Amino acid sequence: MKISTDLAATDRRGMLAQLDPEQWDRLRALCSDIRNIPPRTTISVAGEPLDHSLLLLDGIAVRYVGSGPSHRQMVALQVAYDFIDLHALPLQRLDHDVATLTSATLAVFPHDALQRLVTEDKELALRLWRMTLIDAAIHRQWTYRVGGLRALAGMAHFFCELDYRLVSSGRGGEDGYRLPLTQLDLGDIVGISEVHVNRTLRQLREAGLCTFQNGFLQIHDRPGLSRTGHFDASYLYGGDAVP
Amino acid sequence: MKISTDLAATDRRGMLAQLDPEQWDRLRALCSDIRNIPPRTTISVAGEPLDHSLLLLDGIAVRYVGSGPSHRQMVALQVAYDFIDLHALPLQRLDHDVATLTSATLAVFPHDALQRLVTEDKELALRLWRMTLIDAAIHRQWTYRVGGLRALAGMAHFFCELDYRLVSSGRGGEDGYRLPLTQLDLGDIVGISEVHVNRTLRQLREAGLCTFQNGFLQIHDRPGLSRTGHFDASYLYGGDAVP
DNA sequence: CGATATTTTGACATACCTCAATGGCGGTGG
DNA sequence: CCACCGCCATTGAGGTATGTCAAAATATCG
Repeated sequence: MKISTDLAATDRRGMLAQLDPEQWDRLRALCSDIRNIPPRTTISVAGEPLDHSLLLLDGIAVRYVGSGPSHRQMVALQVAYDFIDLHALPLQRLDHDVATLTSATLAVFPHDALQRLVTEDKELALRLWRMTLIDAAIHRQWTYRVGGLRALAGMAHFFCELDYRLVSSGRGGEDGYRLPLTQLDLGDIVGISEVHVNRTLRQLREAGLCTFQNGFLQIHDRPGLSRTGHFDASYLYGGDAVP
Repeated sequence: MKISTDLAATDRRGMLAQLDPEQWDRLRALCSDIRNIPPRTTISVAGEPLDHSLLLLDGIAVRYVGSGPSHRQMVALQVAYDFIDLHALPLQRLDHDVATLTSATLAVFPHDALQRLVTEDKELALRLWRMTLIDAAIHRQWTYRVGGLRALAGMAHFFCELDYRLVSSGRGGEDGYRLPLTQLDLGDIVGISEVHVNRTLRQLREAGLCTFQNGFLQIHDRPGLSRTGHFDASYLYGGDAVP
């Protein structure tokens, strides 16, 4: 009872805005469970076969590659209403690890049920495909950010992307958003060391662009931050569009 | 006549190995044209609506982001039997530019015909979805390579990935493969400057791992190169698997 | 053969990393 | 309430990887 109530209560924000109301109705009927996961918990590891996919309802999750000697690199960050690992449906296993950063609420969708639904409902299948492709577009932008931008621009770019996506998912605010990451986490995202994160954040602060403090990012100058990060939101395909 | 003959003649190698023979038969029937494109030619640019997708039959094509002040960053490199922009089918437009590096042969698939086929043939639709997801897995690995690895390791990683994919597509060889890129191109891929590419290539050569010369990469020590690049091919999902 | 692109090398500048120390801040147990 | 501890943020100093500029050497192509 509680399960379907919970999912019904969530309106289709963020990435789920890709779906029609009826499509969302059909999809959420398949939810088998809702789980609360503590912060800093590994959800799934690379290589293991998966029989379900997870929709993030609240909190922040990350996907990352490389736990060995080379410092781990985050390859994706998921926010509310993102499917974390929908690509495991056609692929059956993951090529990366998934973990929560904050405490998180997850909706579980068994693959056999999903499989049946996408076979019946072609239009929904296409929308789900599309959602995974927007994920891929974000991947491309991350490659650009870590490979083509310097630390300052890269950090700004990341903050801009997340601002855009969080506003769209109802977690953003006028002057910024809650972002309970450590500076080490930010380093794994931008591809720089913890110490250099600190210096970069100071630069952004002293430039009057934004302040990252106490798990909150305060944006002072959106256009300036956007410019510094060479950020252009069109790669989000309105999938995380601000209405 | 010539068109279908050409496509029939190509066996299902590389990424196309994802398809059954019958699926490939149904798909290739939709090919409306085969085009030969000269090297260094822009095929499509970000933002423009697309009514077709392209299958690369021969040559090398790249996708890249950022043409402005920040140096452009390549986000994908496509080899024979790769769909270059299949994601344009659900997304309708691209978030990046596409260009040839070498002269290339392309098979054109109109979106309206593709759309009809994936609506009828659910299994094929799933396979195509899967192909775009392997693309996404490669994107993640590129983010890892560019953000998590140093120049030497990154270059080695790239060479390993391409080795794997080219062998799978029938373009690879025992001792290496043809790779007609300039050192500037390599820089755009690995995220380093042209000059540093040169230094890095020398390091790889002097370490006895590989030699890049005259548009050919000669691999002297595959295991060593793999180790240097922290390369693990499992993210390719056998999609580009060596048989 | 000249003209142009590409590779190679050197010298220097700088972005970033690593190591190390310090300080803040929230818990936890006495 | 205080002492202590562990995690995180901050700062400094010095090292290294990489970028930039410029020139020479070499390949490529008409």
